[in-house]
Amino acid sequence: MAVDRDHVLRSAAALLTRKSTATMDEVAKAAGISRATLHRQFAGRDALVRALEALGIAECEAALEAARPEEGPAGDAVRRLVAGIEPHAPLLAFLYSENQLFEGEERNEGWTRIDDRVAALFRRGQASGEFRIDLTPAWLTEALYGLLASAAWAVAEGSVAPKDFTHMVVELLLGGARRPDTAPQRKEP
Amino acid sequence: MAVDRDHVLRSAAALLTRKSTATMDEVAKAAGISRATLHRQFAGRDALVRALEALGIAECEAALEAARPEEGPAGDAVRRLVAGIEPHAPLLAFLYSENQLFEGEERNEGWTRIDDRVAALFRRGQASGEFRIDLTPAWLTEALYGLLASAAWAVAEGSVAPKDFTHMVVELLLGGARRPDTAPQRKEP
DNA sequence: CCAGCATGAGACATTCTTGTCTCATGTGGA
DNA sequence: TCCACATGAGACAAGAATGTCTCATGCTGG
Repeated sequence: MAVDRDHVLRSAAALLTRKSTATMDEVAKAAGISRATLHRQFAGRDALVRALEALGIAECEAALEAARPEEGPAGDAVRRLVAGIEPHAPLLAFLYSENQLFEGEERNEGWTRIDDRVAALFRRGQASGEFRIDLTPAWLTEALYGLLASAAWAVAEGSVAPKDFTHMVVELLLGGARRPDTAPQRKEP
Repeated sequence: MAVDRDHVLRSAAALLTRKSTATMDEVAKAAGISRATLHRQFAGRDALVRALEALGIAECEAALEAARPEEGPAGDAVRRLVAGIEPHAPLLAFLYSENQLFEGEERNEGWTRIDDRVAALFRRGQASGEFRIDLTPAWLTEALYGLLASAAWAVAEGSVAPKDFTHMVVELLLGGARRPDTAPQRKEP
């Protein structure tokens, strides 16, 4: 009977998100299998991380697909995208920090595809006049990833309630901390 | 002649920011000293990271002090704070990702002090009506760290120009991506 | 000038992780 | 029932990083 590869990947993601230096043995135990079996499935730690990366890319692309980024107001599309990514945010947070280790090596082209589509969404919002143009699409894309990772970590820490995840990320990303349309209450002397 | 401890720390910070898994030998070479001397200064890798953490805390507190967070509009104080932290953002980014390794262990209380002061700044902005109140101070604080780390990484990658660092972080954090389509907001010259 | 001291270089043991192998087991399908 | 195959358990060696030690060297202050 073949090992449930998907279950192994998700266990590994959950563990590595909490402890990025976990041993292959710890990963195996977390998945409820032996180190030997884990090694039969994934040739090594590197292969495991690559598989997790592929999983993260697939989930991001699925969320991107489901969010219909070309449809309706860009702001609404961003909200749909964040809401769709939310369940996978912990894995994304792990991959985001792990990305720094890919310094010299080639970056998986899947990320480039995702980057391009997300940046295109922000660019569309700028073209339609919905988003400001002094923040570059590349930066908005990067900031989205950073906020997703921060929020995932904050939820894991308990400083943000899980149900507030999407609201916190979307509202900060789109609206910012400054109070919007209310009358300016400046108390100038 | 005693080794320039500050120089060693800064070299280590620069290297570890790029390659967080760098060996003690690599750290020593980057600082231009031998592994033996490095080990005489810092009892081990752990001690080195702790020293870097202390350095980051000191720099954050200095920036916090210089930003005068109790003075003037909260938005301006946030801008001063980000501008002051900018030079240390790479080190902060490294410590931010390294923080995840402190899972079980006690967290340096310096971070708590900084968190409290930053959160107090956001809370002050909320109390004065300058900031919206549906985003909690804890989340705004966390998001600030995340954006600083993202921006530092984006600058290192080359996708954001160094001179845009403060503007990108502050404008996204305070104003968000959405275009302020209401009244034209006043900007002091 | 000379003694002391910090440094650089390197050897060494230890520990940890990994990759590989073997073997017993037990379970499902022919 | 019986066989094939996947699994679990564990042994084993290789490699890497670390911590510790020794020794020679070169500089500096007395």
